[in-house]
Amino acid sequence: MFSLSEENYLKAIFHLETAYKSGVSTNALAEEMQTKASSVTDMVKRLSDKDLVNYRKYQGVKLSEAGKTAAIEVIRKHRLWEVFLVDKLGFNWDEVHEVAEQLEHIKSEKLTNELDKFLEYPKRDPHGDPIPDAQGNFTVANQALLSELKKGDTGICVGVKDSSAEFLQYLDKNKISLGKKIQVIEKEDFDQSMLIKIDENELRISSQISGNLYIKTL
Amino acid sequence: MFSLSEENYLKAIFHLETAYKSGVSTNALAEEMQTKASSVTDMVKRLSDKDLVNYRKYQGVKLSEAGKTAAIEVIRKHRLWEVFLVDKLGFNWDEVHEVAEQLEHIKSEKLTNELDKFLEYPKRDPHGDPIPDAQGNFTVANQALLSELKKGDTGICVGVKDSSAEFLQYLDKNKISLGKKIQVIEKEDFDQSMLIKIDENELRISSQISGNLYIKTL
DNA sequence: AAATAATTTTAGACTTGTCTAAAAAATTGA
DNA sequence: TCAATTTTTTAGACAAGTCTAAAATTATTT
Repeated sequence: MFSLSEENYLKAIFHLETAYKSGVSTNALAEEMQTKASSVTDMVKRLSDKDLVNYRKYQGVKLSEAGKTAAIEVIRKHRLWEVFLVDKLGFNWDEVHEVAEQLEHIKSEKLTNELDKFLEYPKRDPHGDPIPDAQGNFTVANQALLSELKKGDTGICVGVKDSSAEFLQYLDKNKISLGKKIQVIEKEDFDQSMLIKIDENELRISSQISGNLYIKTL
Repeated sequence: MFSLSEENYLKAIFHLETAYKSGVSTNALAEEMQTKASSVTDMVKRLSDKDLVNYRKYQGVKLSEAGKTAAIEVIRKHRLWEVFLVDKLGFNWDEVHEVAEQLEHIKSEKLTNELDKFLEYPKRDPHGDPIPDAQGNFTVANQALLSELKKGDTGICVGVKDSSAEFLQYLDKNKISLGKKIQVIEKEDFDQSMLIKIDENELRISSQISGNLYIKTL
């Protein structure tokens, strides 16, 4: 089994790998982990000794197959617990992250799988992120960022890219939630801001908003 | 907040205090914590520095009020999670301990209290142990060990003293569970073994069994 | 009340994970 | 291309929590 720190590093590397295809840099990982580059180098060496990552000095780090499996397991647990907190305990979607960060490290295969069953095998967490199944398979829907849509396009809101409490509270305040239908009425060339139609209401949103909302196009 | 190790020590001291009224000895604590006496001395000093325990060299250790509050909070979480695992996820009562040992350290007051509500404020865990409420109050029922009963006495099984998987599996095998009515048919003077009536069946049990079953007398 | 035994504490070392400061390597740019 | 800058690694230190071996204290026994 892996330590809490090891699991957090694996998870962070997994998340960064989409942006750093050729290897996650030490500084990027230090930023993500809120720690110093020297600490990252130390840990990455230990992970490499355990064959959880492939690491070459100065060249960045990539997950091995074993490392990826471990990272996905942590992510699966994190997202299942988020569903539990929202659906069963009445947490708001902007309150679950911290607690799920702790719960994701609980080690019990039976617990994870029984929780999955209890929640009726949810496909996505409260922020719309896909939940890997027990075999580690993601169902990555063909989705786009709202900012990529053109005037006249319509779609269903299926997830958020930024899941900070601040952003989620903005969405709550403006009655934007997963499952809602959104149509692009206008798109401003100058700053990429948009006028969108949601629930028969029109709303003007900045590119920071549209760049953090995932949409399933119709 | 307290570290995982600190919380485990506080919990262990709390449990041992009932047997060691005048102070928990270093060796007893080492045994309970599955560690060495020297490690216990080190930790107890640290807990004393934080005013979680009262400690005098060679004289054993007692919880302070702050320490007791912290210990009870951990026990509350442990027992609530046990109820969750059995009632909601279908765990057997002999499978919950290890997982609850991990879950009891999750830090979120909201989580604990919402879980309590979700479980409809249970009074006892699956082994019959009382669950402290949010204010730390136990409802300690007036209960006796089955071994203390005399021939002819009757009572309801309300808890177990030993909650090892082995003992719980023995009880399962012999159809002894919480809520069952038990009558003492005979008690052997020589070895304190008993013939008991449960569910219209008669069963002979040793003193090791009767000494680990809590009974509410009628 | 000594002497022996048992318990408890101290001293020093080790591991994990972190840090700072300095050195080494890689990248950038005139 | 080679000097300046940025990134990354190394070296050495620290805190938490544990260990072994030895010393100190308390308890027991004769």
